[in-house]
Amino acid sequence: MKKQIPTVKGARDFYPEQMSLRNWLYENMKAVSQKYGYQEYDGPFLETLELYAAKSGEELVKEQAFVFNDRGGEQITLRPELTPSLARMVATRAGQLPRPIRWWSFGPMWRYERPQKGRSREFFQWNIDILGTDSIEADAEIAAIGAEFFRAIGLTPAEVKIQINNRKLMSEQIAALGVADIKPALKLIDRIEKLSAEAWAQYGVEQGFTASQTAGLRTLLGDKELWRKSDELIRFFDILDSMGVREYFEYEPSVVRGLDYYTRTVMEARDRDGEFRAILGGGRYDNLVSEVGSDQRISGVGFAMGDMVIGLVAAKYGRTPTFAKSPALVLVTVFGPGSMADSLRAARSLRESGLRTETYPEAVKLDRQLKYADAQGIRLAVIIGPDEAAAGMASVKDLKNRAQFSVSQADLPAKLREILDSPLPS
RNA sequence: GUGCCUGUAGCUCAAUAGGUUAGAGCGCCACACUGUGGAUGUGGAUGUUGUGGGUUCAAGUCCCAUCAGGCACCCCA
Repeated sequence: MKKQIPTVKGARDFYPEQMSLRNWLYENMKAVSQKYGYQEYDGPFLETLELYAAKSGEELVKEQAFVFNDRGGEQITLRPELTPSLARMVATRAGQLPRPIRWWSFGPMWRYERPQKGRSREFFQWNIDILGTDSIEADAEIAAIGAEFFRAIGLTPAEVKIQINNRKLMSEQIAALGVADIKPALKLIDRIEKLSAEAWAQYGVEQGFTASQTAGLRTLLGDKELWRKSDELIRFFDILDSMGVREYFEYEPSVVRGLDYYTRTVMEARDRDGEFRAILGGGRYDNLVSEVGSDQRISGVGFAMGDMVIGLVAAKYGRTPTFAKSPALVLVTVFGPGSMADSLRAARSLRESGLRTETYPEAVKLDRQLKYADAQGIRLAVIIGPDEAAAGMASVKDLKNRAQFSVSQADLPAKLREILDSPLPS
């Protein structure tokens, strides 16, 4: 084999099998989004660095974005996330969009990270957001859509969960401990499950917290009933109940999320076994739209789900669909060089009747052609040899139940459709 | 960006303590069947052992570098 040029690190080839998985995710995302009335949109893949500068968090921009200079010397960024683009798009038309704005998207994002399981440098991400309303019903609707998606692809509450917290609640609680600056506290919270109790307390002290403050934080983070102190969360869980998805959710005080722009509700979905990293992450952002150029204050809430982790989780539980190799339902075989025209004509009439049809491109031995049909999962094979041609007939073989019969070429499309429409005896 | 682990045919893996032309299963192709698929049988192709150096009489096996993947950190979808 000749020397091969490898793919760019962290970029993936999508062979038909992977492509069908990606499309399956896309179709389910689309279906659930539309079920709730969300409109599809997309932003540019290329953005200015400026868009992300003060909004997404230092790390994401400085360390993890693909940034390069274009020929004019402008700093261009391959989008590492979609929310800032969304915020700009909404800000641009702030005056003319009817509210609430319900939008969703599925497209590629890039982050310059070390690839690991469930994490690559080029990945696809579902984003769904509702903007222009502060109501907690909007937060709950977004969360419910996440749960509905899991349900749609067959993931049960025993397999996945969506953890909820509220940054406003946490800020109040943290302030009550006498902590002035919230940001480092959120960072400390984010780390609690990764460090031992001692290491975590030590880390807290290093970050400038007193021993009693870290102890207070630990108590806070162990309090699964903390949500009862937040009117927003009480209502939030009530609404989920009415929406019929409550069993997917639980309150988790240690979930605070990394992005700087989240202000209140935050959410994060995980598999119950804790085997994979977060399936989705999101929350409410009250100030982002005005920060990217709107005079009006437009708040929003949404989440993002990457294609990799959900793919791994779905595969683990056997919920990914079986891969259909060929979209064709019919293969028209070619008996010999002289019968090519007959086969092409038959295929044409089948296609014109709406049946997805392949032809075999060479007049090779029949068994090879049937073997091909079988390997491709094509159910019906049409054979037009000299005998059939002379009588204006065609032989049809149903590879699924080995049945074979003959039919006039004129009736072929109707007959094949009839077979495909009738239920299979199992 | 840091540390650790791994890297052999398309896939999953073998190859005594470094020792003759690197093997198997699955898959692939051909034939058995000159008008008929999934099974079976027979035969066949495929690897510069990730890449580049080095040590050695001899390297898939040891050393170094590099690339890629995985794990932890970081961060996050």
